[in-house]
Amino acid sequence: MQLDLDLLYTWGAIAKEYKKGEIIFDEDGLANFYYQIVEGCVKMFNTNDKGKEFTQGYFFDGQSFGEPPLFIDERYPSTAMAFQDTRIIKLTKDKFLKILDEYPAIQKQFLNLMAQRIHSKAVTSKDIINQSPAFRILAFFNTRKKNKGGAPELVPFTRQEIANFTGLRVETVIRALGKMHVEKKIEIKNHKIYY
Amino acid sequence: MQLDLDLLYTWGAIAKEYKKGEIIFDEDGLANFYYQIVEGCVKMFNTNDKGKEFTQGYFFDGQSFGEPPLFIDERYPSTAMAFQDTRIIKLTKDKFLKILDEYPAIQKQFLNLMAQRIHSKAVTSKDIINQSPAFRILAFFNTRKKNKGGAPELVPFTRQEIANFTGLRVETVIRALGKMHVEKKIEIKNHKIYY
DNA sequence: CGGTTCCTTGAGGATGATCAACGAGGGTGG
DNA sequence: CCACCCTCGTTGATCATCCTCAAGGAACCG
Repeated sequence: MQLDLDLLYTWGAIAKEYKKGEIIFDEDGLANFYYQIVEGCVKMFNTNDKGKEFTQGYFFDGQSFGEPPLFIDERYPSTAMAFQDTRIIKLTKDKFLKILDEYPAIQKQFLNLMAQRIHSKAVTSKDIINQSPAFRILAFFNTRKKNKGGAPELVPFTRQEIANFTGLRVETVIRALGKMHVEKKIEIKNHKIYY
Repeated sequence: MQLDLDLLYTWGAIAKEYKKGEIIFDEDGLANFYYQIVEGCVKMFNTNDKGKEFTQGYFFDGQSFGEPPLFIDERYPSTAMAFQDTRIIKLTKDKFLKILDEYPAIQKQFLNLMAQRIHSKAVTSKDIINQSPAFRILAFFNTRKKNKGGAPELVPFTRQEIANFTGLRVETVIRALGKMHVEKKIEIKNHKIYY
């Protein structure tokens, strides 16, 4: 899902650069803007009392994120952070909602987007809860591989990030990856993971 | 979210009774209908290879369920089962989508509903993953208590159901509940839980 | 009263978390 | 080019927690 940049600018949107690691919005913060990535990558995550992180998802070029609270008057359930240097275009909540009212076709696209998100969250939950480390890791790899069954591709995540997404610890991920390599479920060359 | 019954019947919807335990649709099945509960309760869940169940959610009187796949041409990520004897009204996918096209106000309501669902799934994930049994259980209780902070209410779920929702085992739930009782986080009278 | 479902307890085991070191690689500045 | 730093990866030992298995007990209902 991606709104036309000209349209956004016409409605008064502004672009902003976020450095890698910079926070875009905070868990429990009020939702005042629609955000769309022009270029870069954003991570949404939670942190528990013991400081352990859980990654809710990643968003890339052209994708919007953090929309649900705009529709339902809730606070953000997670924190959003620039995962790399990222250029984001933002529009105020009320103008965004006006665009939706004005263009039913766009509203429909967002409906589809929300449906897509629910679907993938349901799949992610079921893949993480009640499952072995290897299963969780493979599920994670699968969600971000387009051409399933194709040649193994480099997995562009650190072991720590894999851990954060799967709810495991780094060491557990490393040991699981080792076993998966032996079982030929993945490739590891020079510390790099291919799947 | 709930569509007007007259409207549904006008468009050719039909009502159907499901006995407790009856399957309404299966994980990986095609999505051909819009479902709305007239009276009763429906549980959505997954089962892993070892037969362990994970409850994705419960739906009650007046609520619709299983909509996302209708919008995005995906299969059901979970199974839906009547949790009690339940009367459900169903409408074919194409007619449902036509209603949305015809009534932008309804489309908007569904957009809000989907946003609500994403929000609660995000909250549920963060509450379950990386947390202690007691924390998970309390989070579960909180999601289904309207008047937070009010007098303790009877929790209408068996320990097995609590386990299924929190990704724990029955025995773990029982032991955690015992400890929570001692710590006065919950009430237990005659095996019944109050929170 | 008998059957069914749900709850409870204990013992033992498996698994992932934790803690503590250390190794490898890549980039930077002297 | 080398020394340094910083991030990321790795390993082993130990621990805590939750799961598993097995056996009964309690509550409820026809």
